[in-house]
Amino acid sequence: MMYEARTASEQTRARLLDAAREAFSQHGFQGATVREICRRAEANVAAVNYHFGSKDGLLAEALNFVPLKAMQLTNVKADSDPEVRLRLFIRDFMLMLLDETNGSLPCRIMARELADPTPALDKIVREAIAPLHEFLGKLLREIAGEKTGEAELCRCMHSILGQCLYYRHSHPVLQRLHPGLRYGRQEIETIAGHIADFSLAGIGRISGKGAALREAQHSRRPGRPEAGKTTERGDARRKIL
Amino acid sequence: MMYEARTASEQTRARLLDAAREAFSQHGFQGATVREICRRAEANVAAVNYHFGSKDGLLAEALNFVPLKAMQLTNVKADSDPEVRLRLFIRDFMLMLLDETNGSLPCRIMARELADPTPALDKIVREAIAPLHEFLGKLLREIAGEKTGEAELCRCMHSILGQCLYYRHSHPVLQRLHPGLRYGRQEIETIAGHIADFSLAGIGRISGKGAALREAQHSRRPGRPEAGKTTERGDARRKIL
DNA sequence: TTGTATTTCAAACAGACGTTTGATACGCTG
DNA sequence: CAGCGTATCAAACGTCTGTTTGAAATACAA
Repeated sequence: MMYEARTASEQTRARLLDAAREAFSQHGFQGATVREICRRAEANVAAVNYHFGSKDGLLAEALNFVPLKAMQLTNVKADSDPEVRLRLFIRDFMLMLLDETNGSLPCRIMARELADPTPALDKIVREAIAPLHEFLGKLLREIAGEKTGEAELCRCMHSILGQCLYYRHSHPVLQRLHPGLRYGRQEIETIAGHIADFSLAGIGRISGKGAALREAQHSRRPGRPEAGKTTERGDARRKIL
Repeated sequence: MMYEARTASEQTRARLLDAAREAFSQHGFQGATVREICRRAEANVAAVNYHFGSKDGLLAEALNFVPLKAMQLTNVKADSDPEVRLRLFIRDFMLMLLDETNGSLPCRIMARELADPTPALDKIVREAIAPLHEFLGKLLREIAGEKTGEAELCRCMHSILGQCLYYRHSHPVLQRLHPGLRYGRQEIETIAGHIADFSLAGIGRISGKGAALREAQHSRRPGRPEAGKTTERGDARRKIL
């Protein structure tokens, strides 16, 4: 895949890794069986344990986040306008998650394994998610400005990642609700554009008039004695009850 | 749970259902074992098959979306302002997904099973997700107005649901990134408030100047011959390359 | 070619899984 | 109390899982 495997052993390794990425991204770590992976790789059942020690070891080696990091590097150098770079990031990330032709299987495995911990989750967090959060955090800081609180910025990050991951995560359900749904290049770009528009508006409100708005809301009920430590908001219901 | 079980058999059934909801929401359908459920319910291993026919049957009966529907009903009657009702919806939905004290286990099971199809996914889609989409669709239509396209409105819905589900879905990862994270009542209300603010701003941009903005952008490159059928946007990169 | 190390293979292993069985204990009606 | 249907139980069933084994095949150096 990445380079020509010269010896027969290296070819077997490569075939196993490809088959494993395919199977893990489709059925999850638990759902994918060693036997099916070996069948797809045209290798013996014992091959996984011979080459990778165990199923866990196979997963660990199948995870390759180089494309994800490369995407972040090219993004930094792409444009000086942080809003444009956010649009690019969302677009590239969605292509990795959804595009059938050049989708990054490790990213899909990552998306699958977010929910239920796998022996490899620590590696995923360390090598993929933590750097991704750092990258996206800096980018959002440029857009939102220095006055926005760290917690609010973090929640904006979650809003963006949540929107992106939703389309991969809920794909089986969306397919049942809208039969005939398929993610072509065109649809993915449309979705990415929507998420970017939606999120830039959201960041604008949170970073712009956010603090002022909240202040005004609080002062409408001036007798409030600062109940919790981190009140911030969350009193939408009380306002109308 | 819902009413006092009178006979011993009904008590066993109720204990099995409670234990199943707990186990399924924690480990997923595949991950939860019949043996562990029966151990938690202090029942024999054969009890599941005696009372529910199979593990699948147990899942089907464990799913109970009455609280979810009740939430939608009370929401409709709560206020006339659709923006306030969206705030309430997000708040109540997040409490169902995250609050330890009165969280709705069936909703968490639903969130878990979105990704990989289960024998019960059809029931989940029919009884929970489809009605939820219909409810939220109508609510967003009130907010966005009649001029917003159906596809754009649908994407707004996905943006909101994606943000909400992210916190449940990615909880294991977020916990590793931010040790000591816990979702108390206060934090959940803060998060729900953020998602509401963020989303209302997003809807405002999409429904308001969305069409006009897009029109202006297209007319900047007037020689474009309407390439695809549903172009809409997705040309963020081409703009700068 | 011979010898040695590496790689593949069919077969079997031990354990966990959902499910079934037949006997036993229980609760109720007559 | 006797009788009967229901509910529970320990034990086993068959299947699937990841993994191990020892022999066979292959590749490569002397």
